[in-house]
Amino acid sequence: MAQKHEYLSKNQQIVLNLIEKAKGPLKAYSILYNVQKKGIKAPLQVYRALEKLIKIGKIHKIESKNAFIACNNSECEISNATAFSICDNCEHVKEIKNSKLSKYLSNFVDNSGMKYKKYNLEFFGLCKNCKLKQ
Amino acid sequence: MAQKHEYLSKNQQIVLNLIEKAKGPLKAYSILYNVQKKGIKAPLQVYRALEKLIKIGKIHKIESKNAFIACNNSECEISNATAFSICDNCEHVKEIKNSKLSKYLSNFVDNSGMKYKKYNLEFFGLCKNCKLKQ
DNA sequence: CTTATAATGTTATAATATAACGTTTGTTAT
DNA sequence: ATAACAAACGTTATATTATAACATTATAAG
Repeated sequence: MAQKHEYLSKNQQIVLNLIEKAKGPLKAYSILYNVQKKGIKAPLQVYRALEKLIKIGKIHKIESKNAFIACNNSECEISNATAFSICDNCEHVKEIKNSKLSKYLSNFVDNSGMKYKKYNLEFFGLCKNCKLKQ
Repeated sequence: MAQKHEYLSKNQQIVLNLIEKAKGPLKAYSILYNVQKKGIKAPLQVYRALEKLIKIGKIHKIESKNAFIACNNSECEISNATAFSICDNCEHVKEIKNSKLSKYLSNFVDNSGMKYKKYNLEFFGLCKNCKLKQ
Protein backbone atom coordinates (compact mmCIF):
# COMPACT_ATOMS: atom_id res chain seq x y z
CA MET A 1 0.00 0.00 0.00
CA ALA A 2 1.26 3.43 -0.89
CA GLN A 3 1.97 5.47 2.20
CA LYS A 4 1.34 9.12 2.75
CA HIS A 5 4.57 9.59 4.61
CA GLU A 6 7.18 7.63 2.81
CA TYR A 7 10.06 6.42 4.89
CA LEU A 8 13.30 7.08 3.18
CA SER A 9 16.10 4.59 2.95
CA LYS A 10 19.58 5.39 4.16
CA ASN A 11 20.94 6.56 0.82
CA GLN A 12 17.82 8.50 0.03
CA GLN A 13 18.04 10.29 3.36
CA ILE A 14 21.72 11.13 2.90
CA VAL A 15 21.12 12.59 -0.54
CA LEU A 16 18.04 14.49 0.55
CA ASN A 17 19.84 15.98 3.55
CA LEU A 18 22.56 17.31 1.32
CA ILE A 19 20.16 18.81 -1.20
CA GLU A 20 18.07 20.41 1.51
CA LYS A 21 21.10 22.05 3.08
CA ALA A 22 22.27 23.41 -0.26
CA LYS A 23 21.50 26.97 -1.26
CA GLY A 24 20.80 26.06 -4.84
CA PRO A 25 20.51 23.15 -7.20
CA LEU A 26 23.17 20.47 -7.00
CA LYS A 27 24.51 18.33 -9.80
CA ALA A 28 24.53 14.57 -9.47
CA TYR A 29 28.30 14.19 -9.42
CA SER A 30 28.71 17.05 -7.01
CA ILE A 31 26.29 15.22 -4.75
CA LEU A 32 28.35 12.09 -5.20
CA TYR A 33 31.58 13.79 -4.13
CA ASN A 34 29.85 15.22 -1.11
CA VAL A 35 28.41 11.98 0.17
CA GLN A 36 31.38 9.72 -0.35
CA LYS A 37 32.35 10.10 3.26
CA LYS A 38 28.92 8.70 4.11
CA GLY A 39 29.62 5.55 2.16
CA ILE A 40 27.96 6.29 -1.15
CA LYS A 41 30.54 5.36 -3.72
CA ALA A 42 28.94 5.09 -7.13
CA PRO A 43 26.92 7.35 -9.42
CA LEU A 44 24.14 4.84 -9.58
CA GLN A 45 23.55 5.04 -5.87
CA VAL A 46 23.05 8.76 -6.20
CA TYR A 47 20.86 8.51 -9.28
CA ARG A 48 18.67 5.90 -7.66
CA ALA A 49 18.15 8.07 -4.62
CA LEU A 50 17.41 11.06 -6.83
CA GLU A 51 14.89 9.09 -8.82
CA LYS A 52 12.98 8.13 -5.71
CA LEU A 53 13.14 11.61 -4.20
CA ILE A 54 11.77 13.09 -7.40
CA LYS A 55 9.02 10.50 -7.53
CA ILE A 56 7.79 11.35 -4.06
CA GLY A 57 8.15 15.07 -4.66
CA LYS A 58 10.93 15.85 -2.21
CA ILE A 59 13.14 17.27 -4.91
CA HIS A 60 12.84 18.51 -8.46
CA LYS A 61 15.13 18.32 -11.42
CA ILE A 62 16.03 21.57 -13.14
CA GLU A 63 16.06 20.16 -16.61
CA SER A 64 17.93 22.97 -18.29
CA LYS A 65 20.76 22.56 -15.81
CA ASN A 66 20.76 18.85 -15.04
CA ALA A 67 20.62 19.75 -11.40
CA PHE A 68 18.46 18.88 -8.43
CA ILE A 69 16.82 21.14 -5.90
CA ALA A 70 14.73 20.55 -2.80
CA CYS A 71 11.04 21.17 -3.12
CA ASN A 72 10.02 24.16 -1.09
CA ASN A 73 6.41 24.04 -2.02
CA SER A 74 4.03 22.33 0.33
CA GLU A 75 1.48 22.10 -2.46
CA CYS A 76 3.47 19.80 -4.66
CA GLU A 77 3.57 16.69 -2.51
CA ILE A 78 3.32 14.62 -5.59
CA SER A 79 5.46 16.60 -7.83
CA ASN A 80 3.56 17.05 -11.02
CA ALA A 81 3.57 20.78 -11.41
CA THR A 82 6.77 22.74 -11.10
CA ALA A 83 7.81 26.26 -11.97
CA PHE A 84 11.20 27.83 -11.48
CA SER A 85 12.91 31.11 -12.06
CA ILE A 86 16.51 30.93 -13.18
CA CYS A 87 18.85 33.88 -13.32
CA ASP A 88 20.74 34.06 -16.61
CA ASN A 89 23.66 35.70 -14.88
CA CYS A 90 24.23 34.17 -11.44
CA GLU A 91 22.21 31.01 -12.11
CA HIS A 92 20.25 31.48 -8.94
CA VAL A 93 17.22 29.19 -9.00
CA LYS A 94 14.02 29.63 -7.08
CA GLU A 95 10.85 27.61 -7.10
CA ILE A 96 7.89 29.76 -7.95
CA LYS A 97 4.93 29.42 -5.64
CA ASN A 98 2.02 31.14 -7.27
CA SER A 99 -1.39 29.62 -7.03
CA LYS A 100 -2.78 31.59 -9.96
CA LEU A 101 -0.02 30.36 -12.19
CA SER A 102 -0.35 26.76 -11.05
CA LYS A 103 -4.10 26.83 -11.44
CA TYR A 104 -3.78 28.37 -14.88
CA LEU A 105 -1.36 25.70 -16.03
CA SER A 106 -3.04 22.76 -14.36
CA ASN A 107 -6.29 23.70 -16.02
CA PHE A 108 -4.76 24.58 -19.35
CA VAL A 109 -6.42 22.93 -22.32
CA ASP A 110 -4.66 23.12 -25.64
CA ASN A 111 -6.20 23.80 -29.01
CA SER A 112 -6.92 20.12 -29.58
CA GLY A 113 -8.79 19.82 -26.29
CA MET A 114 -5.96 18.03 -24.56
CA LYS A 115 -5.39 18.44 -20.83
CA TYR A 116 -2.17 17.62 -19.03
CA LYS A 117 -1.51 16.09 -15.66
CA LYS A 118 2.03 17.33 -15.29
CA TYR A 119 4.17 20.23 -16.38
CA ASN A 120 7.51 21.80 -15.86
CA LEU A 121 8.09 25.49 -16.43
CA GLU A 122 11.40 27.31 -16.36
CA PHE A 123 11.53 31.08 -16.50
CA PHE A 124 14.75 32.90 -17.35
CA GLY A 125 15.77 36.46 -16.66
CA LEU A 126 17.97 38.53 -14.42
CA CYS A 127 17.35 38.25 -10.72
CA LYS A 128 17.02 41.44 -8.71
CA ASN A 129 20.61 41.41 -7.52
CA CYS A 130 22.03 40.96 -10.97
CA LYS A 131 19.70 43.55 -12.44
CA LEU A 132 21.01 46.16 -10.04
CA LYS A 133 24.61 45.43 -10.93
CA GLN A 134 24.06 45.95 -14.67
CA MET B 1 24.98 43.82 -37.91
CA ALA B 2 22.31 41.36 -36.91
CA GLN B 3 20.29 40.30 -39.89
CA LYS B 4 16.61 39.52 -40.10
CA HIS B 5 17.19 36.62 -42.40
CA GLU B 6 20.28 34.88 -41.23
CA TYR B 7 22.12 32.94 -43.85
CA LEU B 8 23.00 29.53 -42.62
CA SER B 9 26.36 27.94 -43.10
CA LYS B 10 26.75 24.57 -44.75
CA ASN B 11 26.72 22.54 -41.54
CA GLN B 12 23.88 24.53 -40.07
CA GLN B 13 21.82 23.96 -43.19
CA ILE B 14 22.51 20.24 -43.22
CA VAL B 15 21.50 19.86 -39.60
CA LEU B 16 18.42 22.02 -39.99
CA ASN B 17 17.27 20.10 -43.05
CA LEU B 18 17.44 16.87 -41.14
CA ILE B 19 15.56 18.21 -38.14
CA GLU B 20 12.88 19.75 -40.31
CA LYS B 21 12.28 16.51 -42.15
CA ALA B 22 12.02 14.55 -38.92
CA LYS B 23 8.64 13.71 -37.44
CA GLY B 24 9.78 14.37 -33.90
CA PRO B 25 12.69 15.55 -31.85
CA LEU B 26 16.11 14.21 -32.75
CA LYS B 27 19.02 13.57 -30.42
CA ALA B 28 22.40 15.05 -31.16
CA TYR B 29 24.17 11.78 -31.81
CA SER B 30 21.34 10.51 -33.95
CA ILE B 31 21.72 13.67 -35.99
CA LEU B 32 25.43 12.99 -36.20
CA TYR B 33 24.93 9.47 -37.56
CA ASN B 34 22.50 10.77 -40.12
CA VAL B 35 24.69 13.51 -41.50
CA GLN B 36 27.96 11.65 -41.70
CA LYS B 37 27.42 10.98 -45.36
CA LYS B 38 27.24 14.74 -45.82
CA GLY B 39 30.69 15.17 -44.35
CA ILE B 40 29.92 16.04 -40.74
CA LYS B 41 32.15 13.78 -38.74
CA ALA B 42 32.32 15.01 -35.16
CA PRO B 43 29.87 15.74 -32.34
CA LEU B 44 31.11 19.28 -32.03
CA GLN B 45 30.13 20.08 -35.57
CA VAL B 46 26.61 19.03 -34.75
CA TYR B 47 26.49 20.82 -31.41
CA ARG B 48 27.80 24.01 -32.93
CA ALA B 49 25.15 23.93 -35.61
CA LEU B 50 22.49 23.20 -33.01
CA GLU B 51 23.64 26.09 -30.87
CA LYS B 52 23.30 28.53 -33.72
CA LEU B 53 19.96 27.16 -34.87
CA ILE B 54 18.58 27.49 -31.36
CA LYS B 55 19.92 31.01 -31.09
CA ILE B 56 18.14 32.14 -34.22
CA GLY B 57 14.97 30.29 -33.27
CA LYS B 58 14.93 27.70 -36.05
CA ILE B 59 14.89 24.84 -33.58
CA HIS B 60 14.22 24.26 -29.91
CA LYS B 61 15.72 21.94 -27.39
CA ILE B 62 13.36 19.65 -25.50
CA GLU B 63 15.22 19.83 -22.22
CA SER B 64 13.62 16.84 -20.58
CA LYS B 65 14.68 14.67 -23.50
CA ASN B 66 17.93 16.23 -24.64
CA ALA B 67 16.48 16.37 -28.10
CA PHE B 68 15.98 18.97 -30.77
CA ILE B 69 12.91 19.83 -32.77
CA ALA B 70 12.18 22.29 -35.56
CA CYS B 71 10.26 25.39 -34.61
CA ASN B 72 6.83 25.33 -36.13
CA ASN B 73 5.71 28.57 -34.65
CA SER B 74 6.00 31.66 -36.77
CA GLU B 75 5.68 33.78 -33.65
CA CYS B 76 8.89 32.67 -32.04
CA GLU B 77 11.43 34.01 -34.51
CA ILE B 78 13.68 34.75 -31.65
CA SER B 79 13.05 31.77 -29.58
CA ASN B 80 12.41 33.02 -26.11
CA ALA B 81 9.10 31.48 -25.33
CA THR B 82 8.47 27.83 -25.94
CA ALA B 83 5.79 25.40 -24.87
CA PHE B 84 5.56 21.73 -25.71
CA SER B 85 3.31 18.81 -25.08
CA ILE B 86 5.01 15.49 -24.56
CA CYS B 87 3.25 12.17 -24.47
CA ASP B 88 4.30 10.04 -21.52
CA ASN B 89 3.65 6.91 -23.49
CA CYS B 90 4.72 7.34 -27.11
CA GLU B 91 6.93 10.36 -26.47
CA HIS B 92 5.28 12.30 -29.22
CA VAL B 93 6.21 15.95 -28.93
CA LYS B 94 4.29 18.89 -30.28
CA GLU B 95 4.95 22.58 -29.97
CA ILE B 96 1.98 24.34 -28.48
CA LYS B 97 0.81 27.42 -30.32
CA ASN B 98 -1.60 29.22 -28.07
CA SER B 99 -1.54 32.94 -27.95
CA LYS B 100 -3.42 33.14 -24.66
CA LEU B 101 -0.88 30.89 -23.02
CA SER B 102 2.08 32.73 -24.46
CA LYS B 103 0.65 36.08 -23.48
CA TYR B 104 -0.08 34.84 -20.00
CA LEU B 105 3.43 33.56 -19.52
CA SER B 106 5.21 36.45 -21.20
CA ASN B 107 3.39 38.85 -18.96
CA PHE B 108 3.69 36.77 -15.85
CA VAL B 109 5.03 38.63 -12.83
CA ASP B 110 6.05 36.60 -9.83
CA ASN B 111 5.35 37.39 -6.19
CA SER B 112 8.50 39.45 -5.92
CA GLY B 113 7.58 41.63 -8.88
CA MET B 114 10.01 39.97 -11.21
CA LYS B 115 9.29 39.66 -14.92
CA TYR B 116 10.97 37.21 -17.27
CA LYS B 117 12.09 37.56 -20.83
CA LYS B 118 12.27 33.88 -21.63
CA TYR B 119 10.59 30.67 -20.62
CA ASN B 120 10.33 27.04 -21.48
CA LEU B 121 7.29 24.99 -20.61
CA GLU B 122 6.89 21.26 -21.02
CA PHE B 123 3.51 19.62 -20.50
CA PHE B 124 3.22 15.88 -19.98
CA GLY B 125 0.25 13.62 -20.44
CA LEU B 126 -1.15 11.03 -22.78
CA CYS B 127 -1.73 12.08 -26.35
CA LYS B 128 -5.09 11.29 -27.93
CA ASN B 129 -3.88 8.14 -29.65
CA CYS B 130 -2.39 6.69 -26.52
CA LYS B 131 -5.41 7.64 -24.44
CA LEU B 132 -7.67 5.63 -26.74
CA LYS B 133 -5.49 2.56 -26.50
CA GLN B 134 -5.58 2.46 -22.73
C1' DC C 1 43.23 44.97 -48.21
C1' DT C 2 42.82 44.21 -43.60
C1' DT C 3 40.58 43.56 -39.64
C1' DA C 4 37.18 41.26 -37.13
C1' DT C 5 33.89 37.76 -36.58
C1' DA C 6 31.96 33.43 -37.45
C1' DA C 7 32.41 28.89 -38.85
C1' DT C 8 35.23 24.87 -39.67
C1' DG C 9 37.86 20.46 -38.72
C1' DT C 10 40.03 17.52 -35.47
C1' DT C 11 41.47 15.16 -31.32
C1' DA C 12 40.75 14.45 -26.81
C1' DT C 13 38.13 14.42 -22.75
C1' DA C 14 34.56 15.96 -19.46
C1' DA C 15 30.05 15.42 -17.62
C1' DT C 16 25.76 13.05 -17.30
C1' DA C 17 23.31 8.79 -16.97
C1' DT C 18 22.03 3.81 -17.33
C1' DA C 19 22.60 -1.52 -18.04
C1' DA C 20 23.23 -5.69 -15.93
C1' DC C 21 24.13 -8.59 -12.24
C1' DG C 22 23.72 -10.58 -7.83
C1' DT C 23 22.73 -9.54 -2.88
C1' DT C 24 20.38 -7.65 1.04
C1' DT C 25 16.68 -5.55 3.41
C1' DG C 26 11.98 -4.48 4.29
C1' DT C 27 6.84 -5.47 3.82
C1' DT C 28 2.76 -8.12 3.31
C1' DA C 29 -0.06 -11.95 3.61
C1' DT C 30 -0.79 -16.26 5.34
C1' DA D 1 7.22 -16.85 12.07
C1' DT D 2 7.92 -17.51 7.43
C1' DA D 3 7.27 -17.52 2.56
C1' DA D 4 6.80 -14.48 -1.22
C1' DC D 5 7.43 -10.25 -3.17
C1' DA D 6 9.06 -5.65 -3.80
C1' DA D 7 12.39 -2.19 -2.94
C1' DA D 8 16.86 -0.83 -2.12
C1' DC D 9 21.65 -1.89 -2.22
C1' DG D 10 26.57 -2.48 -4.03
C1' DT D 11 29.52 -2.97 -7.85
C1' DT D 12 31.53 -2.93 -12.40
C1' DA D 13 31.20 -1.56 -16.77
C1' DT D 14 29.53 1.23 -20.31
C1' DA D 15 26.38 4.31 -22.80
C1' DT D 16 25.05 8.92 -23.74
C1' DT D 17 25.46 13.81 -23.88
C1' DA D 18 28.39 17.72 -24.23
C1' DT D 19 32.58 20.74 -24.20
C1' DA D 20 37.77 22.15 -24.17
C1' DA D 21 41.50 23.40 -26.82
C1' DC D 22 43.81 24.44 -30.88
C1' DA D 23 44.87 25.40 -35.56
C1' DT D 24 42.62 26.74 -39.91
C1' DT D 25 39.46 28.73 -43.34
C1' DA D 26 35.60 31.49 -44.90
C1' DT D 27 32.67 35.70 -44.71
C1' DA D 28 31.40 40.38 -43.92
C1' DA D 29 32.44 45.30 -42.87
C1' DG D 30 35.18 49.30 -42.89
